[in-house]
Amino acid sequence: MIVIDPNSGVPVYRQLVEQVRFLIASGRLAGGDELPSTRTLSEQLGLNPMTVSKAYGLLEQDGVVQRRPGLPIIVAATTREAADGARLEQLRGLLGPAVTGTRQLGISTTRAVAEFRQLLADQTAEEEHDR
Amino acid sequence: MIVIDPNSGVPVYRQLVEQVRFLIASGRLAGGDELPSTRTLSEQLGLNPMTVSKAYGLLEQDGVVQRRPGLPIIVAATTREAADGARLEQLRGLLGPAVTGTRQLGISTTRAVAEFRQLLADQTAEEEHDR
DNA sequence: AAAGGTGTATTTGTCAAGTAATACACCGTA
DNA sequence: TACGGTGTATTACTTGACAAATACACCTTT
Repeated sequence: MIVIDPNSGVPVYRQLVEQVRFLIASGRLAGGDELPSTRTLSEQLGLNPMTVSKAYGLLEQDGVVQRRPGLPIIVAATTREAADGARLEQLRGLLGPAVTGTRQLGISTTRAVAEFRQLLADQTAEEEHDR
Repeated sequence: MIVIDPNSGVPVYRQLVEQVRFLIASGRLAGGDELPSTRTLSEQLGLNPMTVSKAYGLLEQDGVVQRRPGLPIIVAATTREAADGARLEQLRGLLGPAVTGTRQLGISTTRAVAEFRQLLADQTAEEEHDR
């Protein structure tokens, strides 16, 4: 379910964060579901439990996950409306550089939008391919 | 013309590469123009000449710049098509984070694209307003 | 040839990121 | 309370990236 590439240059704990985030966003993990225990997952991937714990910690900071002392970590229950606003805000933040860049590079809105759509499509295709 | 933030987390030499590349892509530096000398620029920014040289080296590997022993470095001559390609490449780089973010946040392609278009429109409006 | 400019190969030092080891605290259930 | 499960605070180690120091080679002009 989770796959790590230790030679990708991307730190392991970051890969974990990304993948869990994606599992949640795509609905494969729902609110209330337990994440794999740090020991289970670390053993399965040949890592140290602390590495997994670090990743889980970051996920908690983002509020996508909930920690309870002594108990498994669960996916945070997400009230749709509240979360939607925050997510759009995050997306706007990520789009900021692209927006100013588009202008400074003298690229037309149509062209830029087309490019964005294309990139999104490409990535979706990759994900399909993984299954 | 070039601004460095030593506390941004992004290594200085990388900031240099990005900014020069952008200056070229946006046409503020044209083919044949000389880059600021390593000593001049490094002094101006409070860096070591080698740091600047490292950045220039990467730019040469990408073919956007030309080195000649003992002489200033110049911007490589480029065809219109190549320049267009480079600009799109820049844009793709800026869009990268937004693309992965869209997926991890579970936002639909349509929604993300709409948001992007909106932001672009907003900015255009601001520019009008500035005049 | 000398001077003052260009860039850089090589070496060195520093420092933070990433990961792992260790040991501990909490929880639920028998 | 004892056990086997959960997560983690703290510490330590390793490694690579980054940046600077040093010294050198090349070019043009005088």
